[in-house]
Amino acid sequence: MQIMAHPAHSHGQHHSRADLAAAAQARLKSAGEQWTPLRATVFAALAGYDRPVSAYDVTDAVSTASGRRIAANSVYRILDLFVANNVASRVESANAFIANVHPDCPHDCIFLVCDRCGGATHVDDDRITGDVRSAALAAGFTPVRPVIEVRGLCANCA
Amino acid sequence: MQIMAHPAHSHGQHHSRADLAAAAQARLKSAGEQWTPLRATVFAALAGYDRPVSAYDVTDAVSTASGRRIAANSVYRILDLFVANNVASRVESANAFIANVHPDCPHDCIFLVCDRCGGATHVDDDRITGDVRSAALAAGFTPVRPVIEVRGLCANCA
DNA sequence: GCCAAGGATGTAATAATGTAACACCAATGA
DNA sequence: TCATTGGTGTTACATTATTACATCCTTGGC
Repeated sequence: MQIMAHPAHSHGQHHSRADLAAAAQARLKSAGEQWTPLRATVFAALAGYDRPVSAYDVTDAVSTASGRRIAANSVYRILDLFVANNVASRVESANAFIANVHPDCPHDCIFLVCDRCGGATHVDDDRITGDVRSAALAAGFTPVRPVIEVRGLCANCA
Repeated sequence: MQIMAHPAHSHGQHHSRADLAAAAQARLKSAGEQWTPLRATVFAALAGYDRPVSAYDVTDAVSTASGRRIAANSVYRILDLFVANNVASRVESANAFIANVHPDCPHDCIFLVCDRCGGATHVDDDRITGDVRSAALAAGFTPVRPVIEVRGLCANCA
C-alpha cells in the first residue's frame, strides 16, 4: 500500500510544478514526439490545476494564455497525445484530464475523486492494479488498460 | 458473456432474461420505488442488450417499443434510478449502461469492456473491490463507490 | 366527491463533451 | 525543388447530459 508510506516512492520522482513540464517534455521527446509551443501551453494549463479538469476548461485556459481562440479539437488532440504518452491521465468517471505527477515511469493509476470538491487523490498500488490486470487477462482480455477510480467524499469534504 | 468459475455464485442468482425483470421490479418495490409501465419498458430495452448501451440507444429502443417519442431526459431519470437501486450499472469508461445480472445483492462490479466489439464481461471479485475500497478509506474517503473497469480486447476480438 | 401533495412523466431548450473532414503551413529529406 | 509528413486551424457536426417548468395521475385526508 503506497499511500505515502515513503516520502519518495521507489518508482520515481514527484516533480515540482516547475520541472514537471521538463519531465513531460523529455518523456514526449524520447517517444519521438515533438514538444511544440502549443503543447507546452496545453501542458502548463493542465498542470496549473490540482484536480481533473475538462478538455473545455483546458481550452479556455489555453485560449486565455495564448491571447487567441484555440479550438477544442486541437486541445483534444494534444490531451490524447499526452495520455498515450503517460504525461497525463484521463479520469473516466469525470470526463476529465489531469497531469501525471510522474511521467517518468508507467503506472496504472488509481484516482480517488471527491464528488463535492472535484479534487483527485492519486494512489499507486501495484498489487491492486496487478490483480485487476490479472483478472482481465484470466478472462481472455489482452491487451488491458485498467480504469480504477473511486468516487466519494474526501476527508475535507466528508 | 459471463465468466463464471462457479455455475452459481454464493452471493446470488443469475436470472434468465425472463425473470430478470421480475427481480428488478422486486428490488425497486422493496426500496419504495414504483414499477411503472415506462420503467418496465426501459428495463426491458436495457436488458435486451448483452452489452453496455448509451442512454440514447435505450431511448430509441423505448420509443420504438412504445410507439411514441420518449425524451432522452425521461430515460436518463429512470436509468439513474436503476443505477441507484442496483438494477443497472453505469459503465463510466463507455458512457453507457447495462442491466445488472444480479440485482438481488449489492456488489462492486468489475467490467471488462472490449474496445472492438463493445461487449462487456462482468466480473465479481470481492477481494479486489474490497482492496480498492480499503485503499480509498485509508486515504480518508467516505463513503466510497469504486469504479473498476478494464478496457482492452476480448478473447474473440484479440 | 373534492382537494392538496407528491411522484412520475412530458416538453423544450440548452449545456457539455467529443469527433470528422479538410485546408494550410512548416520542417524534413530525397 | 518537390514530395511527404506532422502539426495546427477552421468549420461543422455528433453524442452525451442537464435544467426548468408544465402536466398528469395517484393517493390520502377531509
